[in-house]
Amino acid sequence: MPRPRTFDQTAVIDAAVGAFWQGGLGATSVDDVLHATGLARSSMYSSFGGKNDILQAAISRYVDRQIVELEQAFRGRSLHEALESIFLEIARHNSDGKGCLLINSVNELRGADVAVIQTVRAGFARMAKHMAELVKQVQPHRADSACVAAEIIGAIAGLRTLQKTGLPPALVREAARRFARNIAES
Amino acid sequence: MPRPRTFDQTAVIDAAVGAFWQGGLGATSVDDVLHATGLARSSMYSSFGGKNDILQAAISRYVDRQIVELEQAFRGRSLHEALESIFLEIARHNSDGKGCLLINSVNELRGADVAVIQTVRAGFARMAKHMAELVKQVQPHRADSACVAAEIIGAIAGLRTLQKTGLPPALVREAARRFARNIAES
DNA sequence: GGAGTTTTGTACCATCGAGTCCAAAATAGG
DNA sequence: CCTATTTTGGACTCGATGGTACAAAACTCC
Repeated sequence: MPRPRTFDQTAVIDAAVGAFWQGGLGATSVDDVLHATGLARSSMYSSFGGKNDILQAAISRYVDRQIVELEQAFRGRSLHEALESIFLEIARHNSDGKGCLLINSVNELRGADVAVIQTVRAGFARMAKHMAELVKQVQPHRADSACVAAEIIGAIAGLRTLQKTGLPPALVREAARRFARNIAES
Repeated sequence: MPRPRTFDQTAVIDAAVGAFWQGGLGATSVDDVLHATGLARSSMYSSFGGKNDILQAAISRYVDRQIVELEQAFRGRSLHEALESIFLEIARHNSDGKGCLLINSVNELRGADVAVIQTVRAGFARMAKHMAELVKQVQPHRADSACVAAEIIGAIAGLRTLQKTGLPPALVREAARRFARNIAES
């Protein structure tokens, strides 16, 4: 008897990812998300809850997608090739300025809702776990894959920040190349 | 004839640095800054201008102080020693969660005032220039000191982000050690 | 001590953001 | 076709925030 929902849940979350990715956690208002998703205020609040809830859904979904991309970057490549591919890809997009939603989020966590903080941290934990597995898979002899994974994530975060500093793109690109070489060779 | 200012300009800016550092660029309200500095609304607006103006003053002042600390960290040390000192110092403070004001700021720049963006970027340019000079001073044979400087700043930014991810502190510390070793040896 | 100028405290305004409420619309089953 | 149930749209509340206005206080110079 109930009137069915007229929108696609995952499509809405994907649109929300776009909105938060573009505008940032704090600066993106519920109205912005509403406009991006196309649904009405009431539908949003009745289907998801408050802003924090859709934010968490968006972050989780982003991490899912990101992990898929991560595994693709490692497929059939050496560690050095994979890292150089990932790092240079980051260094290339220097104009869009969106960066990585997860990294942007962790840098805007101060004073945020506890549940949101936990969602973001859980996202990083998942990323680190998958990264460590991929490292171990590509270089089975390593006993310190977890440390290398942390180092890689740190390098990615560093490059994404470097990207926003306005330093010459050539410098950022060279830093990316060095990070890839240093980590793979260490 | 004019009534003189009863507050110390630089002390006020230092207090503002503390407020923005603690609370973040966007989340810190003018009232927060007022409370931290102790002066009244009118004094703030008549002496500095709007929120963006005091924000810029705070960022510039923070960079000044940070550059002094940077030079201290390099004094009488090898590159590897200096980097390990800086990186491990960052990795140690994992509970305060304040990070670095400049890096926090660059991650909150989306949609910000153009003048603020320029101030932040100018801060990074100054940091990069000083870092390159220090590298060149410690390892005169290097021709690529600017690249190494960018790499170091990237590593610092990465570590500061890593710090906020909730990953195990031991992992962050190990990543710091690796960054120092990799960069110094490359 | 007085006058003129500047600071300072407070009240105020306009705007915007999150979240709520309620009536109208839409749909499945009888 | 009618009813029960749910979604949908929009109006609304309430608080916070950046910024302004203005009168009272404070200080220097004459």
